[in-house]
Amino acid sequence: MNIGEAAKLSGVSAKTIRYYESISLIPAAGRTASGYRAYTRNEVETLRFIHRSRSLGFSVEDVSGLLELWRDRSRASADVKAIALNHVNAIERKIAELDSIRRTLLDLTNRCCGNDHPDCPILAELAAPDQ
Amino acid sequence: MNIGEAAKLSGVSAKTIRYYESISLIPAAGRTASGYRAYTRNEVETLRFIHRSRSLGFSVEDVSGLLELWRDRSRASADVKAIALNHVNAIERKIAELDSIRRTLLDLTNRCCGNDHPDCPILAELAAPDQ
DNA sequence: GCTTGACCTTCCAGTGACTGGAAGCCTCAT
DNA sequence: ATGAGGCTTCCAGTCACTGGAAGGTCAAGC
Repeated sequence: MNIGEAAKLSGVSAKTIRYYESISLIPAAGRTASGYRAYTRNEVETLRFIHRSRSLGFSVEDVSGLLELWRDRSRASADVKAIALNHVNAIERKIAELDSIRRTLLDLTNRCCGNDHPDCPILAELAAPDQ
Repeated sequence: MNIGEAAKLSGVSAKTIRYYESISLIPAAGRTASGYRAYTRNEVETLRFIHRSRSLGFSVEDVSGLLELWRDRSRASADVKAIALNHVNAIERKIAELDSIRRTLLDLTNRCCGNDHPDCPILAELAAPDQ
């Protein structure tokens, strides 16, 4: 099938499929006589695997590792779990950081009356020298 | 003062200060006879304002707007509050997204025994066609 | 047989917000 | 005078795409 159908079936855009090929995340696809890329159902499955992995926030490098393990029938599930737990860890750190920012901002916005007067604790705090 | 000291006092690296100048987030600094950038305490305060805003996750574009309001003595605090609340909103959406991913991943990792056997529900789920 | 429109190709550039590094000038203390 | 460290500009790289230009291909309809 052509790249457009592979894109539709896998959820990865044609543009992005070509990009994945260019960075060797996937091997170069076969070509028709006229030079169009041709995809098999198998390759579409790989693309879908990539799509799901990316949508769970794995980096392309992580995905590369996951793909390798996926294809390796003699893998140890511990290796997969390690990648996933590492990622969970990074996500939890990110959430904590965002939540801290959120609390700070909510505190500031609550103290700002938000009318047509210029007095604003938000700007005051942003301008404050480190105390 | 030179850019190095301005960097130290503001928390913004010299490299980044030059970058901010190049994108016109800040006006071009004055120069000494030999071509070094020269900063006043006022400019360092602006840099600190920027640094604090960025560390609260505001985009450079947001910061540009905040700087304008900061300098505008006749601003309405409502305008500042709007930018901040918008940002809180974006953060909350991001947190929700990350938390959903986190829950999915934890579910998967809990189901993966993580030993030297190849069976792995994580890979199985990533490979699963949409059900 | 020709046109039209949808598809495909490659290649280059841009995104955001920096960061690294090379090559070369300036300043100051010894 | 020399050496260390700071400053300058400019180019390239990061991450994961995305947009767009210029041109080739394919299938359907007239």
